[in-house]
Amino acid sequence: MVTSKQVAKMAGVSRGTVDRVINNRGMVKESTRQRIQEIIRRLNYKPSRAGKVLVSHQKKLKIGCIIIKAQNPFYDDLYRGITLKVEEYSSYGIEVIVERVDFCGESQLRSIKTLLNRGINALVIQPMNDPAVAEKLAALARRGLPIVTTNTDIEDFDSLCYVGNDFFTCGKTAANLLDLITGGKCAIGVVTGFGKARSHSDRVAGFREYIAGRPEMRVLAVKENFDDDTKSFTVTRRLIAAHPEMDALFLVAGGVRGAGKALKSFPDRRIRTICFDDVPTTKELIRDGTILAAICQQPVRQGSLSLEVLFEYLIDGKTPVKKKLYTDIQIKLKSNLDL
Amino acid sequence: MVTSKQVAKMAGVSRGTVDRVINNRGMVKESTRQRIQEIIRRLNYKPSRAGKVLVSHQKKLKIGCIIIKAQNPFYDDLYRGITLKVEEYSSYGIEVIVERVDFCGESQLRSIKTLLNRGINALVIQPMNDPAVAEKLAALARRGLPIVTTNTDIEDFDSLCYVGNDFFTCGKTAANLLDLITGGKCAIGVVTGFGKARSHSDRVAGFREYIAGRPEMRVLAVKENFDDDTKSFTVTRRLIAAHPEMDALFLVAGGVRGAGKALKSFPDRRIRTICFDDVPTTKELIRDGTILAAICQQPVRQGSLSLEVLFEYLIDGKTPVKKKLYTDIQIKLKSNLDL
DNA sequence: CTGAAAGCGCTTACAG
DNA sequence: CTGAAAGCGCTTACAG
Repeated sequence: MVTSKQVAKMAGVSRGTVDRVINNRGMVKESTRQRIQEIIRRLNYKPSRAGKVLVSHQKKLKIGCIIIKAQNPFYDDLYRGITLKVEEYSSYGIEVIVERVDFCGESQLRSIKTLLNRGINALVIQPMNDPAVAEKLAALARRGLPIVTTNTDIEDFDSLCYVGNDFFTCGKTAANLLDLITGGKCAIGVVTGFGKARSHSDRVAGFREYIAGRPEMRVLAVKENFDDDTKSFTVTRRLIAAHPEMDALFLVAGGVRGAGKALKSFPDRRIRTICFDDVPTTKELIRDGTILAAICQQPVRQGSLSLEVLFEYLIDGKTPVKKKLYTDIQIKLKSNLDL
Repeated sequence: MVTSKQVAKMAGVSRGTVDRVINNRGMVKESTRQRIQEIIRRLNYKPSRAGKVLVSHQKKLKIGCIIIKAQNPFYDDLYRGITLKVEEYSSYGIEVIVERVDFCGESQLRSIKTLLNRGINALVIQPMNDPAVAEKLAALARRGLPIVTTNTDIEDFDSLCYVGNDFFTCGKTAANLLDLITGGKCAIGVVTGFGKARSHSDRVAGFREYIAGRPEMRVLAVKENFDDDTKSFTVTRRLIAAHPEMDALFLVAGGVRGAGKALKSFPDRRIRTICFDDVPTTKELIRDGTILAAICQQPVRQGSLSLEVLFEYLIDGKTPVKKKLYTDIQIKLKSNLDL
């Protein structure tokens, strides 16, 4: 392996000077800079990650994470993805501080303040769709804090990148799957979470775009359940009762358990149902055949990947290859549910 | 962060002695060993990865990889997963040497010899199902060389672990998907690669197990195409012609392109087809509707994960949590094909 | 059985 | 504009 020592020796300078050139710190005479550059190129010298990491110990780097804590166990998977990396990074001398917050903008603002007080050098956040939060993040980004949005995006500030699903494509995939299952012919009830939550509405939009090309797939109605199982039960029951011709159900967001209960209360109807995210209660409904498939977004991977991006940035100064790092859209059936 | 220096100071010994205790090198008086252990426990001391990695530079660690090179571009994905890690590991001072070999046991034996001569400290291999290879690997494992089998397994020697799919479950998932697509009613033609290749026969077995519970799903015939597109075309054509009632096709292994061509030569038949692995030619067939879905095994991830396992082992001495690290079974439709 | 020193590859002050 | 030294946390000889 080529080291900076060798480069220095070949160039007849000290390692300090090589370091200045590599990291563009300036303070090097142009001619020696060029000479060193040329040697680096010729030897294909790449600084050792291990050396850098070790030095970074002196900076006591800290990464803050703000993850929603709510009824939905989906968030626990995201959290788990983060904790999976905590130990690894601690062995690299990087502290990861995780704050789990309620589903509200103020909690997030409070957590941001707490983390800043603890001196974080980077932030992972699953941001609420709240102007105050967006504004705060924008201000921090301007101050140079690297921020990764995870699972849900806020577009109006300059984050390092977004790690999560492409919700529009998720919706298309749901429609594609339903197309295959129903032979392209079905009357669909749609139960979404919040009509104005971007992630939910994008899924519905993607779904609609796909079926626009399928004349025999039609949407009977779109109802909101506010991600709540009790409401979901009522809404879904009413939807099924109101449309005797309904033979497919698309569950866009949370409240799957409630919808499942509603489905079971119509044992004589054959309603082919698909939903999102394989939380435990959903898995149960897939196992017992109430739901045929769940479309999943790798929440664990989202958590881990968000930290990986910041690690690269803090240690190597590398910016992610894309502004949107989309995780896979996975289709889970009874047979590939437990892996 | 707690360091070995602090532990040493608290115990009133040198870092050398702490090191001996941590790594169970012996040569420490029992009483001081216990004292140090206790302090480690109390402080929850975990050795820094960065420090270890830096020291490992002195050993000039090398990992050898043997990956099949063949007509099938699937193998290129596996290769890519490995090359993705090559640069990262080189920045940690670990050299990764990749040998791409023909589809035959002798080539593999030759590559093993080459890699041993270069002094590898660990091996990733996509092993041929060949007794001579199995024997050689067993001998190396006994000599203490950590070996990871990837993509295909050989069970009769003690590898560190296997990284790849669970082929039986893959087959079940294929049947599950076909069940959904056909409403549980279909006459299926099966075209496999090699009847005696374990990965292929396991998929067929899993498929059969699933449909055993589905009286209206029946297998008309199982034919081999030897992973060859030309043969695949002929075999599939003959299969379709011979069974006018056949309305579903399960492609178990390679030769998908040939089978696709055969399907297109019967434009009046509606044969719902699923297959494995989203190689470029298969993607084309999914886009044009000839094939409805591909079941995929994350080949890129298999390559990367194999190296990760060995990295952990070489640096931290950690053995993988399981003997079989199964990658996800992903179902790809037209809509989630490109991500 | 134990310790002191050197070194892995890098960056960070500091001195000039 | 440049260099020499110290240090990040660990392990490896070597000396005793």
